[in-house]
Amino acid sequence: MAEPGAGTPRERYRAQVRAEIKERAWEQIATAGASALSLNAIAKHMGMSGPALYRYFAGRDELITALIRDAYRSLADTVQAAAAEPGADVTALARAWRAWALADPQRYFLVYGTPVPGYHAPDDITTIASEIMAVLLDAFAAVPTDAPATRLDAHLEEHRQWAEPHPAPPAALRRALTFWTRLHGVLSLELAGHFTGMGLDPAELFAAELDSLLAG
Amino acid sequence: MAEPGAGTPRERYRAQVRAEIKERAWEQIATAGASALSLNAIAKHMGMSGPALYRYFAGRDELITALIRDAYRSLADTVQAAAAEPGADVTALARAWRAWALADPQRYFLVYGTPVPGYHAPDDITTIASEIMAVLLDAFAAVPTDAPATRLDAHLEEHRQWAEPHPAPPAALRRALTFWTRLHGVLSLELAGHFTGMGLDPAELFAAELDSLLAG
DNA sequence: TGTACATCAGTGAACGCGCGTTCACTGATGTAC
DNA sequence: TGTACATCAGTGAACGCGCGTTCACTGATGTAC
Repeated sequence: MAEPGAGTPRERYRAQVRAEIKERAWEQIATAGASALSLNAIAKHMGMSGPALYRYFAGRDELITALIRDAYRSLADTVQAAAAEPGADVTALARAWRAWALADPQRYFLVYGTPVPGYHAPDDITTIASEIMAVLLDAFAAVPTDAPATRLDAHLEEHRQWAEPHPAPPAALRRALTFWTRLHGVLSLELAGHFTGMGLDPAELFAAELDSLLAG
Repeated sequence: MAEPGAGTPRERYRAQVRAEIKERAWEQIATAGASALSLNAIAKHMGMSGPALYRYFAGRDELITALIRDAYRSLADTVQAAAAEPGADVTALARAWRAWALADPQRYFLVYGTPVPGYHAPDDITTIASEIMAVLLDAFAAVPTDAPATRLDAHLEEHRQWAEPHPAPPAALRRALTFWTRLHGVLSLELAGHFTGMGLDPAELFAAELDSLLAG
Protein backbone atom coordinates (compact mmCIF):
# COMPACT_ATOMS: atom_id res chain seq x y z
CA MET A 1 0.00 0.00 0.00
CA ALA A 2 1.56 3.26 -1.16
CA GLU A 3 1.68 6.00 1.47
CA PRO A 4 -0.56 8.95 0.61
CA GLY A 5 2.46 10.36 -1.15
CA ALA A 6 3.31 13.16 -3.48
CA GLY A 7 2.08 11.37 -6.57
CA THR A 8 -1.61 11.17 -5.70
CA PRO A 9 -3.87 13.39 -7.80
CA ARG A 10 -5.26 14.88 -4.61
CA GLU A 11 -1.76 15.62 -3.37
CA ARG A 12 -0.83 17.20 -6.64
CA TYR A 13 -3.97 19.31 -6.50
CA ARG A 14 -3.19 20.38 -2.94
CA ALA A 15 0.31 21.41 -3.89
CA GLN A 16 -1.04 23.39 -6.81
CA VAL A 17 -3.56 25.30 -4.71
CA ARG A 18 -0.97 25.95 -2.02
CA ALA A 19 1.28 27.37 -4.71
CA GLU A 20 -1.46 29.60 -6.05
CA ILE A 21 -2.22 30.92 -2.59
CA LYS A 22 1.42 31.86 -2.22
CA GLU A 23 1.50 33.50 -5.63
CA ARG A 24 -1.46 35.66 -4.75
CA ALA A 25 0.15 36.44 -1.43
CA TRP A 26 3.27 37.70 -3.20
CA GLU A 27 1.16 39.86 -5.48
CA GLN A 28 -0.53 41.35 -2.47
CA ILE A 29 2.77 41.95 -0.71
CA ALA A 30 4.23 43.61 -3.78
CA THR A 31 1.24 45.93 -3.94
CA ALA A 32 0.72 46.89 -0.34
CA GLY A 33 3.54 45.44 1.71
CA ALA A 34 3.72 42.41 3.93
CA SER A 35 1.77 43.95 6.76
CA ALA A 36 -1.28 44.22 4.52
CA LEU A 37 -1.33 40.53 3.71
CA SER A 38 -4.81 39.13 4.32
CA LEU A 39 -6.12 35.60 3.96
CA ASN A 40 -9.60 36.81 3.12
CA ALA A 41 -8.35 39.08 0.39
CA ILE A 42 -6.32 36.24 -1.14
CA ALA A 43 -9.33 33.94 -1.06
CA LYS A 44 -11.50 36.55 -2.73
CA HIS A 45 -8.86 36.99 -5.44
CA MET A 46 -8.95 33.25 -6.05
CA GLY A 47 -12.72 33.12 -6.16
CA MET A 48 -12.90 31.09 -2.96
CA SER A 49 -14.36 31.72 0.43
CA GLY A 50 -12.03 32.76 3.22
CA PRO A 51 -12.25 29.65 5.39
CA ALA A 52 -11.23 27.47 2.43
CA LEU A 53 -7.63 28.59 2.87
CA TYR A 54 -7.49 26.92 6.24
CA ARG A 55 -7.32 23.61 4.41
CA TYR A 56 -3.90 24.74 3.16
CA PHE A 57 -2.42 26.90 5.90
CA ALA A 58 -3.12 26.79 9.60
CA GLY A 59 -3.41 30.56 9.63
CA ARG A 60 -1.95 33.83 8.55
CA ASP A 61 1.26 33.33 10.51
CA GLU A 62 1.97 29.98 8.92
CA LEU A 63 1.48 31.48 5.48
CA ILE A 64 3.88 34.32 6.19
CA THR A 65 6.45 31.92 7.57
CA ALA A 66 6.12 29.81 4.43
CA LEU A 67 6.67 32.90 2.29
CA ILE A 68 9.76 33.87 4.24
CA ARG A 69 11.09 30.34 3.94
CA ASP A 70 10.44 30.32 0.20
CA ALA A 71 12.19 33.65 -0.17
CA TYR A 72 15.29 32.41 1.64
CA ARG A 73 15.17 29.18 -0.33
CA SER A 74 14.94 31.13 -3.56
CA LEU A 75 17.95 33.26 -2.71
CA ALA A 76 19.93 30.21 -1.64
CA ASP A 77 19.07 28.44 -4.89
CA THR A 78 19.99 31.51 -6.86
CA VAL A 79 23.44 31.93 -5.35
CA GLN A 80 24.11 28.19 -5.44
CA ALA A 81 23.18 28.11 -9.11
CA ALA A 82 25.39 31.09 -9.81
CA ALA A 83 28.28 29.45 -7.98
CA ALA A 84 27.81 26.25 -9.95
CA GLU A 85 28.25 27.99 -13.29
CA PRO A 86 31.63 27.35 -14.89
CA GLY A 87 33.99 30.19 -14.19
CA ALA A 88 31.82 31.54 -11.43
CA ASP A 89 33.50 34.04 -9.13
CA VAL A 90 32.53 36.57 -6.50
CA THR A 91 31.44 38.99 -9.19
CA ALA A 92 29.00 36.44 -10.55
CA LEU A 93 27.57 35.92 -7.09
CA ALA A 94 27.14 39.64 -6.59
CA ARG A 95 25.39 39.98 -9.91
CA ALA A 96 23.04 37.11 -9.13
CA TRP A 97 22.32 38.58 -5.71
CA ARG A 98 21.51 41.96 -7.12
CA ALA A 99 19.30 40.55 -9.86
CA TRP A 100 17.42 38.52 -7.29
CA ALA A 101 16.84 41.61 -5.18
CA LEU A 102 15.70 43.79 -8.05
CA ALA A 103 13.36 41.11 -9.36
CA ASP A 104 11.14 41.49 -6.32
CA PRO A 105 11.99 44.20 -3.81
CA GLN A 106 9.31 43.22 -1.34
CA ARG A 107 10.63 39.67 -1.34
CA TYR A 108 14.07 41.05 -0.54
CA PHE A 109 12.62 43.11 2.29
CA LEU A 110 10.77 40.11 3.67
CA VAL A 111 14.18 38.53 4.16
CA TYR A 112 16.38 41.50 5.03
CA GLY A 113 14.00 44.35 5.82
CA THR A 114 12.42 45.71 8.94
CA PRO A 115 11.73 42.87 11.32
CA VAL A 116 8.39 42.50 13.05
CA PRO A 117 9.13 42.85 16.77
CA GLY A 118 8.55 39.53 18.43
CA TYR A 119 8.64 37.38 15.33
CA HIS A 120 11.28 34.68 15.38
CA ALA A 121 12.05 32.57 12.35
CA PRO A 122 11.95 28.79 12.78
CA ASP A 123 15.22 26.87 12.77
CA ASP A 124 14.99 25.51 9.26
CA ILE A 125 15.09 29.07 7.95
CA THR A 126 18.29 29.71 9.86
CA THR A 127 19.68 26.63 8.16
CA ILE A 128 18.93 28.06 4.73
CA ALA A 129 20.58 31.32 5.75
CA SER A 130 23.77 29.45 6.55
CA GLU A 131 23.65 27.68 3.19
CA ILE A 132 23.84 31.14 1.68
CA MET A 133 26.79 32.08 3.84
CA ALA A 134 28.48 28.83 2.89
CA VAL A 135 28.39 29.79 -0.77
CA LEU A 136 30.03 33.10 0.03
CA LEU A 137 32.65 31.41 2.18
CA ASP A 138 33.45 28.97 -0.60
CA ALA A 139 33.84 31.77 -3.07
CA PHE A 140 36.18 33.82 -0.92
CA ALA A 141 38.17 30.84 0.34
CA ALA A 142 38.93 30.13 -3.32
CA VAL A 143 40.53 33.54 -3.88
CA PRO A 144 42.88 34.26 -0.98
CA THR A 145 43.86 37.85 -0.41
CA ASP A 146 47.30 39.11 0.41
CA ALA A 147 45.99 42.04 2.42
CA PRO A 148 47.34 42.09 5.96
CA ALA A 149 45.15 40.62 8.69
CA THR A 150 42.95 43.16 10.42
CA ARG A 151 41.56 43.51 13.87
CA LEU A 152 38.30 42.09 12.52
CA ASP A 153 40.16 39.05 11.18
CA ALA A 154 41.38 38.36 14.68
CA HIS A 155 37.93 38.79 16.16
CA LEU A 156 36.39 36.46 13.61
CA GLU A 157 39.08 33.85 14.12
CA GLU A 158 37.89 33.63 17.71
CA HIS A 159 34.20 33.86 16.86
CA ARG A 160 33.66 31.61 13.93
CA GLN A 161 30.86 29.34 15.18
CA TRP A 162 28.52 30.75 12.56
CA ALA A 163 30.81 29.45 9.83
CA GLU A 164 31.45 25.99 11.26
CA PRO A 165 32.38 23.55 9.99
CA HIS A 166 33.62 25.56 7.03
CA PRO A 167 37.42 25.66 6.92
CA ALA A 168 37.58 29.18 5.51
CA PRO A 169 40.50 31.26 6.77
CA PRO A 170 39.73 34.41 8.79
CA ALA A 171 40.17 36.68 5.80
CA ALA A 172 37.49 34.73 3.97
CA LEU A 173 35.16 35.03 6.95
CA ARG A 174 35.69 38.76 6.97
CA ARG A 175 35.26 39.14 3.24
CA ALA A 176 32.11 37.02 3.12
CA LEU A 177 30.55 39.10 5.88
CA THR A 178 31.63 42.29 4.21
CA PHE A 179 30.18 41.09 0.92
CA TRP A 180 26.90 40.68 2.70
CA THR A 181 26.83 43.97 4.59
CA ARG A 182 28.16 46.17 1.78
CA LEU A 183 25.92 44.82 -0.93
CA HIS A 184 22.97 44.91 1.42
CA GLY A 185 23.78 48.51 2.27
CA VAL A 186 23.53 49.62 -1.33
CA LEU A 187 20.68 47.32 -2.31
CA SER A 188 18.38 48.05 0.57
CA LEU A 189 18.73 51.80 0.17
CA GLU A 190 18.24 51.46 -3.56
CA LEU A 191 15.14 49.27 -3.25
CA ALA A 192 13.71 51.56 -0.61
CA GLY A 193 14.00 54.41 -3.09
CA HIS A 194 16.52 56.47 -1.16
CA PHE A 195 18.55 57.18 -4.31
CA THR A 196 15.62 58.21 -6.48
CA GLY A 197 15.73 61.90 -7.10
CA MET A 198 19.43 62.04 -6.34
CA GLY A 199 20.28 61.66 -9.99
CA LEU A 200 22.92 58.99 -9.57
CA ASP A 201 22.97 55.44 -10.82
CA PRO A 202 22.74 52.89 -8.02
CA ALA A 203 24.36 50.32 -10.28
CA GLU A 204 27.55 52.39 -10.19
CA LEU A 205 27.46 52.40 -6.42
CA PHE A 206 26.93 48.68 -6.40
CA ALA A 207 29.78 48.09 -8.81
CA ALA A 208 32.10 50.24 -6.72
CA GLU A 209 31.27 48.25 -3.60
CA LEU A 210 31.90 45.04 -5.45
CA ASP A 211 35.28 46.39 -6.53
CA SER A 212 36.09 47.23 -2.94
CA LEU A 213 35.44 43.61 -2.00
CA LEU A 214 37.68 42.26 -4.69
CA ALA A 215 40.45 44.57 -3.55
CA GLY A 216 40.07 43.68 0.15
CA MET B 1 -3.15 92.22 18.86
CA ALA B 2 -0.85 89.24 19.24
CA GLU B 3 -1.46 86.47 16.77
CA PRO B 4 -2.69 83.27 18.46
CA GLY B 5 0.94 82.39 18.77
CA ALA B 6 3.07 79.85 20.47
CA GLY B 7 2.96 81.55 23.85
CA THR B 8 -0.75 81.15 24.55
CA PRO B 9 -1.56 78.67 27.32
CA ARG B 10 -3.89 76.87 24.95
CA GLU B 11 -1.15 76.63 22.36
CA ARG B 12 1.27 75.31 24.91
CA TYR B 13 -1.26 72.75 26.00
CA ARG B 14 -1.86 71.68 22.42
CA ALA B 15 1.84 71.23 21.81
CA GLN B 16 2.11 69.19 24.97
CA VAL B 17 -0.71 66.84 24.05
CA ARG B 18 0.62 66.48 20.51
CA ALA B 19 3.96 65.55 21.99
CA GLU B 20 2.41 62.98 24.28
CA ILE B 21 0.50 61.43 21.38
CA LYS B 22 3.76 61.05 19.52
CA GLU B 23 5.49 59.57 22.54
CA ARG B 24 2.80 56.94 22.89
CA ALA B 25 2.99 56.29 19.17
CA TRP B 26 6.72 55.59 19.46
CA GLU B 27 6.11 53.21 22.34
CA GLN B 28 3.56 51.38 20.24
CA ILE B 29 5.91 51.24 17.25
CA ALA B 30 8.74 49.92 19.39
CA THR B 31 6.47 47.18 20.69
CA ALA B 32 4.67 46.04 17.60
CA GLY B 33 6.14 47.82 14.60
CA ALA B 34 4.93 50.78 12.62
CA SER B 35 2.24 48.87 10.78
CA ALA B 36 0.47 48.20 14.08
CA LEU B 37 0.18 51.87 14.96
CA SER B 38 -3.39 52.69 15.88
CA LEU B 39 -4.99 55.98 16.86
CA ASN B 40 -7.57 54.28 19.02
CA ALA B 41 -4.97 52.34 20.94
CA ILE B 42 -2.96 55.51 21.57
CA ALA B 43 -6.05 57.30 22.80
CA LYS B 44 -6.91 54.46 25.14
CA HIS B 45 -3.37 54.52 26.51
CA MET B 46 -3.77 58.23 27.21
CA GLY B 47 -7.12 57.78 28.87
CA MET B 48 -8.92 59.63 26.10
CA SER B 49 -11.54 58.66 23.60
CA GLY B 50 -10.42 57.89 20.06
CA PRO B 51 -12.00 60.85 18.28
CA ALA B 52 -10.21 63.27 20.62
CA LEU B 53 -6.96 62.71 18.71
CA TYR B 54 -8.50 64.26 15.63
CA ARG B 55 -8.09 67.62 17.34
CA TYR B 56 -4.34 67.07 17.02
CA PHE B 57 -3.79 65.07 13.86
CA ALA B 58 -5.95 64.95 10.76
CA GLY B 59 -5.65 61.18 10.75
CA ARG B 60 -3.39 58.22 11.03
CA ASP B 61 -1.37 59.14 7.93
CA GLU B 62 -0.60 62.61 9.21
CA LEU B 63 0.60 61.17 12.49
CA ILE B 64 2.90 58.71 10.77
CA THR B 65 4.28 61.42 8.54
CA ALA B 66 4.95 63.56 11.60
CA LEU B 67 6.80 60.67 13.22
CA ILE B 68 8.94 60.10 10.15
CA ARG B 69 9.72 63.80 10.00
CA ASP B 70 10.67 63.85 13.67
CA ALA B 71 12.89 60.83 13.19
CA TYR B 72 14.76 62.48 10.30
CA ARG B 73 14.99 65.72 12.26
CA SER B 74 16.38 63.84 15.23
CA LEU B 75 19.07 62.17 13.16
CA ALA B 76 19.96 65.45 11.47
CA ASP B 77 20.24 67.19 14.84
CA THR B 78 22.35 64.34 16.16
CA VAL B 79 24.90 64.40 13.37
CA GLN B 80 24.97 68.19 13.30
CA ALA B 81 25.61 68.27 17.01
CA ALA B 82 28.36 65.67 16.65
CA ALA B 83 29.95 67.66 13.85
CA ALA B 84 29.86 70.82 15.96
CA GLU B 85 31.89 69.29 18.77
CA PRO B 86 35.49 70.48 18.86
CA GLY B 87 37.76 68.00 17.18
CA ALA B 88 34.87 66.24 15.50
CA ASP B 89 35.82 63.95 12.62
CA VAL B 90 34.26 61.21 10.53
CA THR B 91 34.72 58.74 13.36
CA ALA B 92 32.71 60.95 15.69
CA LEU B 93 29.93 61.13 13.12
CA ALA B 94 29.89 57.37 12.73
CA ARG B 95 29.73 56.88 16.46
CA ALA B 96 26.88 59.35 16.79
CA TRP B 97 25.04 57.67 13.93
CA ARG B 98 25.39 54.26 15.44
CA ALA B 99 24.33 55.41 18.89
CA TRP B 100 21.27 57.04 17.37
CA ALA B 101 20.35 53.84 15.59
CA LEU B 102 20.84 51.59 18.61
CA ALA B 103 18.86 53.94 20.84
CA ASP B 104 15.67 53.13 18.97
CA PRO B 105 15.81 50.50 16.24
CA GLN B 106 12.25 50.99 15.11
CA ARG B 107 12.89 54.71 14.68
CA TYR B 108 15.87 53.82 12.51
CA PHE B 109 13.72 51.48 10.45
CA LEU B 110 11.03 54.10 10.06
CA VAL B 111 13.65 56.17 8.26
CA TYR B 112 15.72 53.54 6.47
CA GLY B 113 13.70 50.35 6.62
CA THR B 114 11.19 48.65 4.39
CA PRO B 115 9.16 51.29 2.60
CA VAL B 116 5.40 51.08 2.41
CA PRO B 117 4.58 50.73 -1.30
CA GLY B 118 2.88 53.88 -2.46
CA TYR B 119 3.91 56.12 0.39
CA HIS B 120 5.85 59.18 -0.64
CA ALA B 121 7.47 61.47 1.89
CA PRO B 122 6.64 65.18 1.65
CA ASP B 123 9.30 67.58 0.37
CA ASP B 124 10.33 69.00 3.70
CA ILE B 125 11.50 65.54 4.75
CA THR B 126 13.70 65.33 1.66
CA THR B 127 15.17 68.64 2.75
CA ILE B 128 16.12 67.22 6.13
CA ALA B 129 17.68 64.22 4.42
CA SER B 130 19.94 66.50 2.45
CA GLU B 131 20.94 68.34 5.62
CA ILE B 132 22.25 65.01 6.81
CA MET B 133 24.18 64.44 3.60
CA ALA B 134 25.61 67.95 3.88
CA VAL B 135 27.16 67.10 7.23
CA LEU B 136 28.82 64.05 5.70
CA LEU B 137 30.04 66.05 2.74
CA ASP B 138 31.53 68.69 5.03
CA ALA B 139 33.31 66.03 7.02
CA PHE B 140 34.84 64.29 4.04
CA ALA B 141 35.67 67.49 2.17
CA ALA B 142 37.73 68.44 5.23
CA VAL B 143 39.91 65.33 4.99
CA PRO B 144 40.96 64.85 1.36
CA THR B 145 42.14 61.43 0.31
CA ASP B 146 45.09 60.68 -1.86
CA ALA B 147 43.52 57.52 -3.26
CA PRO B 148 43.31 57.56 -7.04
CA ALA B 149 39.99 58.61 -8.60
CA THR B 150 37.68 55.72 -9.35
CA ARG B 151 35.08 55.04 -11.96
CA LEU B 152 32.48 56.01 -9.34
CA ASP B 153 34.24 59.34 -8.78
CA ALA B 154 33.81 60.08 -12.45
CA HIS B 155 30.17 59.09 -12.40
CA LEU B 156 29.46 61.25 -9.37
CA GLU B 157 31.28 64.21 -10.83
CA GLU B 158 28.71 64.14 -13.61
CA HIS B 159 25.78 63.36 -11.35
CA ARG B 160 26.15 65.61 -8.38
CA GLN B 161 22.79 67.41 -8.30
CA TRP B 162 21.96 65.76 -5.01
CA ALA B 163 24.96 67.46 -3.42
CA GLU B 164 24.45 70.93 -4.87
CA PRO B 165 25.42 73.52 -4.01
CA HIS B 166 28.05 71.81 -1.88
CA PRO B 167 31.53 72.30 -3.34
CA ALA B 168 32.76 68.88 -2.24
CA PRO B 169 35.18 67.24 -4.66
CA PRO B 170 34.13 63.93 -6.28
CA ALA B 171 36.09 61.84 -3.80
CA ALA B 172 34.13 63.43 -0.97
CA LEU B 173 30.86 62.70 -2.77
CA ARG B 174 31.90 59.08 -3.10
CA ARG B 175 33.10 58.76 0.46
CA ALA B 176 29.98 60.38 1.92
CA LEU B 177 27.76 58.00 -0.02
CA THR B 178 29.91 55.08 0.96
CA PHE B 179 29.79 56.14 4.59
CA TRP B 180 26.02 56.00 4.32
CA THR B 181 25.69 52.68 2.52
CA ARG B 182 28.36 50.80 4.46
CA LEU B 183 27.27 51.87 7.90
CA HIS B 184 23.67 51.27 6.96
CA GLY B 185 24.58 47.82 5.72
CA VAL B 186 25.99 46.78 9.08
CA LEU B 187 23.50 48.68 11.22
CA SER B 188 20.36 47.52 9.50
CA LEU B 189 21.39 43.87 9.61
CA GLU B 190 22.43 44.26 13.22
CA LEU B 191 19.19 45.95 14.28
CA ALA B 192 17.17 43.38 12.38
CA GLY B 193 18.87 40.70 14.43
CA HIS B 194 20.67 38.98 11.57
CA PHE B 195 23.87 38.68 13.59
CA THR B 196 22.29 37.30 16.73
CA GLY B 197 23.20 33.68 17.13
CA MET B 198 26.25 34.08 14.93
CA GLY B 199 28.46 34.70 17.92
CA LEU B 200 30.25 37.72 16.53
CA ASP B 201 30.26 41.28 17.79
CA PRO B 202 28.54 43.67 15.38
CA ALA B 203 30.52 46.53 16.88
CA GLU B 204 33.68 44.96 15.42
CA LEU B 205 32.05 44.80 12.02
CA PHE B 206 31.00 48.41 12.32
CA ALA B 207 34.46 49.49 13.39
CA ALA B 208 36.01 47.66 10.47
CA GLU B 209 33.69 49.38 8.03
CA LEU B 210 34.52 52.73 9.56
CA ASP B 211 38.21 51.92 9.12
CA SER B 212 37.60 51.10 5.49
CA LEU B 213 36.10 54.55 5.01
CA LEU B 214 38.99 56.31 6.60
CA ALA B 215 41.38 54.40 4.36
CA GLY B 216 39.36 55.12 1.17
C1' DT C 1 -14.89 94.04 37.81
C1' DG C 2 -18.46 91.41 36.08
C1' DT C 3 -21.12 89.79 32.30
C1' DA C 4 -21.96 88.00 27.41
C1' DC C 5 -20.04 85.62 23.99
C1' DA C 6 -16.72 82.79 21.24
C1' DT C 7 -13.51 79.28 21.09
C1' DC C 8 -12.27 74.77 21.39
C1' DA C 9 -10.97 70.17 23.96
C1' DG C 10 -13.03 66.11 24.68
C1' DT C 11 -17.16 62.70 24.81
C1' DG C 12 -20.15 59.01 23.34
C1' DA C 13 -22.78 57.03 19.90
C1' DA C 14 -22.70 55.48 15.52
C1' DC C 15 -21.08 54.10 10.67
C1' DG C 16 -19.16 50.63 7.77
C1' DC C 17 -15.39 47.88 7.19
C1' DG C 18 -12.34 43.88 6.88
C1' DC C 19 -9.97 41.03 9.65
C1' DG C 20 -8.82 36.01 11.57
C1' DT C 21 -10.95 32.17 12.84
C1' DT C 22 -14.68 28.32 14.22
C1' DC C 23 -18.19 25.40 12.94
C1' DA C 24 -21.61 22.40 10.99
C1' DC C 25 -22.66 21.30 6.50
C1' DT C 26 -22.71 19.60 1.36
C1' DG C 27 -21.02 17.40 -2.42
C1' DA C 28 -17.42 15.56 -5.08
C1' DT C 29 -13.50 12.38 -5.30
C1' DG C 30 -11.11 8.35 -4.12
C1' DT C 31 -10.87 3.46 -1.89
C1' DA C 32 -12.16 -1.35 -0.54
C1' DC C 33 -14.51 -5.31 -1.37
C1' DT D 1 -17.91 -4.23 -12.38
C1' DG D 2 -20.79 -2.15 -9.19
C1' DT D 3 -21.81 -0.87 -4.57
C1' DA D 4 -20.76 0.95 0.29
C1' DC D 5 -17.98 3.71 2.67
C1' DA D 6 -14.30 7.09 3.89
C1' DT D 7 -11.90 11.09 2.81
C1' DC D 8 -11.60 15.73 2.14
C1' DA D 9 -12.22 20.42 -0.53
C1' DG D 10 -15.02 24.07 -0.20
C1' DT D 11 -19.29 26.80 1.52
C1' DG D 12 -21.95 30.04 4.23
C1' DA D 13 -23.20 31.69 8.50
C1' DA D 14 -21.56 33.38 12.50
C1' DC D 15 -18.31 35.16 16.29
C1' DG D 16 -15.91 38.95 18.27
C1' DC D 17 -12.73 42.28 17.32
C1' DG D 18 -10.47 46.72 16.48
C1' DC D 19 -9.91 49.83 13.07
C1' DG D 20 -10.47 54.87 11.03
C1' DT D 21 -13.52 58.27 10.89
C1' DT D 22 -18.02 61.48 11.28
C1' DC D 23 -21.11 63.84 13.99
C1' DA D 24 -23.86 66.37 17.28
C1' DC D 25 -23.11 67.43 21.85
C1' DT D 26 -21.32 69.27 26.60
C1' DG D 27 -18.56 71.84 29.41
C1' DA D 28 -14.51 74.30 30.41
C1' DT D 29 -11.39 78.04 29.10
C1' DG D 30 -10.34 82.35 27.17
C1' DT D 31 -11.80 87.12 25.16
C1' DA D 32 -14.26 91.58 24.59
C1' DC D 33 -16.72 95.16 26.40
